[in-house]
Amino acid sequence: MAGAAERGPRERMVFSAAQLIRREGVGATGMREVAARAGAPRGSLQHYFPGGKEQLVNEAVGWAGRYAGNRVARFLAALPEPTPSGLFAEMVRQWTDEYEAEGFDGGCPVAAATVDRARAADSTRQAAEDAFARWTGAVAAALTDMGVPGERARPLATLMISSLEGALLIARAERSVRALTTAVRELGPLLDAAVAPAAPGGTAGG
Amino acid sequence: MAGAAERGPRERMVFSAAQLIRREGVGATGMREVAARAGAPRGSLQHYFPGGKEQLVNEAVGWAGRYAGNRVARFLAALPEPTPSGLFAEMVRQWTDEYEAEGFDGGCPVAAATVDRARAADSTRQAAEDAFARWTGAVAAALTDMGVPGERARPLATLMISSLEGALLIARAERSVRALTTAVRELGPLLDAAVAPAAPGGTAGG
DNA sequence: TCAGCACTATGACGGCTGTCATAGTAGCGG
DNA sequence: CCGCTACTATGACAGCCGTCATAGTGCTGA
Repeated sequence: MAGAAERGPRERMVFSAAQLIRREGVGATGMREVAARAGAPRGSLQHYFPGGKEQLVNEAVGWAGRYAGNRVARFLAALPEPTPSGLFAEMVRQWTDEYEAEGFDGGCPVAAATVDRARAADSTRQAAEDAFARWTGAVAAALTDMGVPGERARPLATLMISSLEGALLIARAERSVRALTTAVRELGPLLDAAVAPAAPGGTAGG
Repeated sequence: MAGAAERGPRERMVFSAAQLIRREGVGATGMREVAARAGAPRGSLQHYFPGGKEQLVNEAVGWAGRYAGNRVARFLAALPEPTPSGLFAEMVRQWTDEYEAEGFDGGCPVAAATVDRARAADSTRQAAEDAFARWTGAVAAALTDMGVPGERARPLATLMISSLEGALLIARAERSVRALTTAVRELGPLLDAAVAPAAPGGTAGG
């Protein structure tokens, strides 16, 4: 997750909150440190986020959801010939690149918020739901553009994101990208098989 | 995750720690509450867990890994005719049953420990790695017993667990079992296709 | 009876948390 | 100069945290 040249201090705080959350979890992320890392004064916290930590966390999660959704479109544009497996490989590669370059410290902030706050703060749970929905929607739209039938697009997008999120957990625990590359390799053919209605042979039913 | 009649107070504390962690996350789980929910005296904490919270969390994660591994064998025995998709469906059903009966408060304690402590406490990260390894090993062994070629068993087991873990996150965020049932439906055929070396036709390339 | 051990009981400590209260500064229109 | 608004700056607060120190209980064995 890049983004060094954020606009105002408010945006920088949301961004640094997301960064901290995905590394340390929500509970271990302190407001004071969020402000410090953003180069923002501590007093601005209560000014920009009168709803307190809950609001800050929710906005960080929303930011992550928007970021993930936007990345999908960019991946699509970068692919020479767009295929579902190619898109998935790009989504995963973003993570393997980070892990190999910077180590396995970071995870997905939406996952962290879900694990830490889904039960305690319903507004945060809702923010996570929205983030997943936006992300899934972007992936499903991309699949549809590639020729995946409309009814299959959303389930497959959900499967892609599920597998990615789970593989991220395992990768962090193992300090290895194995689970991530495994997901790409095993899921790729399944994804591409959903494209063609005019393929030679084709899968029965439907 | 059942287990009401635990033996001693020590085991009860480990169990209640796992329960609390999977609901609230590691950070929001307090030692005092762990003891209280276990019906154990607070003073026993420093007696049984001189390594402090870190040790308690690690043992809770280890317990969860053993539990998940053991469940696999029991699922296998319960299936009339064992198939990979049947095993996966059973693994997922354990969660959908819980969610429909008790709500979406709980997640996987190994996932929670990874998100909250993978960076801060390496011994906990290691415990999570071991838990995933044990779980994956059990699933891979089951797949092998079903006729899945040895080289494919572990990748597929990893994919199953990745998808399950990710779908759990989405399910909690959405308060819906949709992502879980989607994973079963979409992944099932892929898993079963890995069984037969003597299937009619078969997939090319290999 | 006394030691020795496993376990329990309780109070205190320092540290960090999120939040609030209060005051201060900068820029702007008039 | 004023007032007004946006933002900053600190200090204090109560609360919870994990941990430690210390003492107490009850059983075992000699």
